[in-house]
Amino acid sequence: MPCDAATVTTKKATIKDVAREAKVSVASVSRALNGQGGVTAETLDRIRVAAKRLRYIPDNAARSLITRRTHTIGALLPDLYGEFFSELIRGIDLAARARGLQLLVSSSHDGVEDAANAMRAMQGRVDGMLILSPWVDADFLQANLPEDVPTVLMNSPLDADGWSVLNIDNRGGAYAMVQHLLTTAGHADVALISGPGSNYDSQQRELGYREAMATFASRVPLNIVQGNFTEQSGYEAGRAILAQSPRPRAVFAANDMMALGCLYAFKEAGLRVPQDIALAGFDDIPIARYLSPSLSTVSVHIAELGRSALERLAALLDGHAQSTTSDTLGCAVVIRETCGSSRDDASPKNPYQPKSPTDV
Amino acid sequence: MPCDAATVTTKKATIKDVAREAKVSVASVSRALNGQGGVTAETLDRIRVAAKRLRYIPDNAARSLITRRTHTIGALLPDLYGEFFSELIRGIDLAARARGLQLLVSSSHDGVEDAANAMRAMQGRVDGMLILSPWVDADFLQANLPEDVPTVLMNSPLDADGWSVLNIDNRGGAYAMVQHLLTTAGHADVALISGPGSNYDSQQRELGYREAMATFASRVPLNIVQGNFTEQSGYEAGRAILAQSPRPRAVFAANDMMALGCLYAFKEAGLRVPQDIALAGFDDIPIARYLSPSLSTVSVHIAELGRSALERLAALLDGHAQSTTSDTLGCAVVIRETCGSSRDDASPKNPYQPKSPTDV
DNA sequence: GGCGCCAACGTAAACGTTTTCATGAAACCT
DNA sequence: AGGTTTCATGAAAACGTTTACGTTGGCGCC
Repeated sequence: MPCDAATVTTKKATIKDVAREAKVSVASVSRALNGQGGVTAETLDRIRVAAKRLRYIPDNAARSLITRRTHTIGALLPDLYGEFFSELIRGIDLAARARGLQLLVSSSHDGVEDAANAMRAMQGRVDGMLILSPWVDADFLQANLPEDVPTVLMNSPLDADGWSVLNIDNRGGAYAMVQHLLTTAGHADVALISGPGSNYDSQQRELGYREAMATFASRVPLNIVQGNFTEQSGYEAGRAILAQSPRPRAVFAANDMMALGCLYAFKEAGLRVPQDIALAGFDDIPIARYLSPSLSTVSVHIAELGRSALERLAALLDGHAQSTTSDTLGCAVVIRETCGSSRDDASPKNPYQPKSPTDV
Repeated sequence: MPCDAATVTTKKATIKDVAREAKVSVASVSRALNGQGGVTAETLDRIRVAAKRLRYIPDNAARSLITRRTHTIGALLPDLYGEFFSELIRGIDLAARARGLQLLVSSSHDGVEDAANAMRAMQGRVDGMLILSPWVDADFLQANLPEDVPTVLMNSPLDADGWSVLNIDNRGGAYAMVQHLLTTAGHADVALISGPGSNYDSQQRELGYREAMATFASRVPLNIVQGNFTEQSGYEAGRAILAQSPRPRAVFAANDMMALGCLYAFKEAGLRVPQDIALAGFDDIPIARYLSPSLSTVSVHIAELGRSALERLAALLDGHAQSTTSDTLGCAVVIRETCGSSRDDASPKNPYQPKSPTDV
């Protein structure tokens, strides 16, 4: 019995090879390697060394054919950019690894048809799905979601139509920021630069603005300038606001990119921020803290969204949870310089809290 | 024969069900649905409607058990942050979709053991692998890479040890930038803020600096301050450089985050950039263009790296390519304000080129 | 009209696991 | 001692495909 590496056949070793090598049946090998007991310590040992010698690795296809489990979850994401995407994946991936699950990613498709195809392609490859997509609605899911694949939706308008959904508290975040501008920072009125009307996040943020205005500045008329989440549209909205008279005391942009454009418009006009006009955004993109003045904004814990979505899905897979609950993840108001709060510049600017421990 | 949706059984339909429904054998169903011919047009039709009626979707596990193909490729990535990660995945994903391949992602593991586990977990689940990881070296691959899984390495020091590798031209990019600082911008000497010595990118960038200095400023002594890619270390390096006398005319930071910290140090000291001292970075992170003054840097096309890595892998899978070639992707020098080129401020600042068409 | 050929189709064997069930031996209890 | 329980083990049936190989039948050709 030579024990050289040379004796290892070139073909992939199967469970039968291990069984022959260890002089037991395939059943025993399966039991031993899966640690289900029912096998003597010494035979277990013999099987272990045989498996190691042959470099045996179970075939996942065969295994999941009979088990009906793939230990893989699919993530269906839209065409996302930058920080948001990577943080989301990071949150999901970390949680998945902790549970021994693999992650099948399908991102960067735009269009309903594209999303539907991606979904079908995952059939039978995954035990469950995580979906974040602007194109999924009830009908879409009904039509394309395979019968019995547990699914949790992220940031979806579908509240409790029998789906498990996990939302970001866009409304609450916007509300809190506008409240801060009106009360703590003491600005008399706040204008909104809104996002595209078709966007769910945009709608919710506008709702938060309206509610906060109704509560804390009920006599002040609403002042909404339409944008579309791009920096360019923020710039234009900023100029439109400058043309207003009287000019609002503060501006809440529905996302940071628009706030950025707006800030340029203000600077260009020679206004001081926040002394002449205050500004706040939403998202807390990495750039926000590096602007001068640094941008007050609303921070959402994206990795946390991914993590808890996966936890929820895992719970569904284990049957520990009902598939119909709906939760919301909180946001945090981040006060920096542009919003002109009373505590402005109380502490010296400290830019040294790098977001990225590693690089490249 | 009722044709209602109600007749669709609750269990998942198999090929046998379709066969029974269409009154043919399973073999014919397989042939028909895979479009291999050997079936009449009318039977093909009958099978098609039967399959649609039963919502039949082939079981991937069973299919790949016999086919030995998963149509999935695995991506093994380190604990990456932000733009780099998302762009890389985007490039890979787009190319994969175009080829009908699925993407199994395993990111955010740090440590050799972790990476090895991730690799083993992909056994039999993927047809090939894309690997970008600081912890893989020849030994690691030898020990953990399954026998016959085609693999392409990204950004790896392993040049042509029989592996297919795709590199970023860190050296060339650094060389070009330092050359620009020395010649076009006309600075007499350039100091380097280097990255961690253990990092491959860091080493290559330093090499580029050394070569450019040797070529264009051979009489000037090298001036290298050690950093570790963090903003904090850049800040400290900046202060160290300020303490030098004579002070260098220009500084090349081995990545943008360090350039950022360095810029703060200069501003803090009351220096004007680039008039008093010039600065350049590497990576072209999104923040770079928004700084004031905006940061000159070296841009690498990350999505392109991902895309061509996958193309290469796909070629390997189809047997169209040899598995041992080694390629390098170019970088682009991006001239902005901080490097004090002669064309400085020639054109008005135009910040409206948003990177992200969509948001959230 | 018999012969062979080809296209359409069916039968059955793989693929590599897990799992149920049967079998025998050993240990335990009265 | 005899019966009963436990326990390690093996044989074999699944799981849902693809595919090599037969088996038809029809058709053209001599």
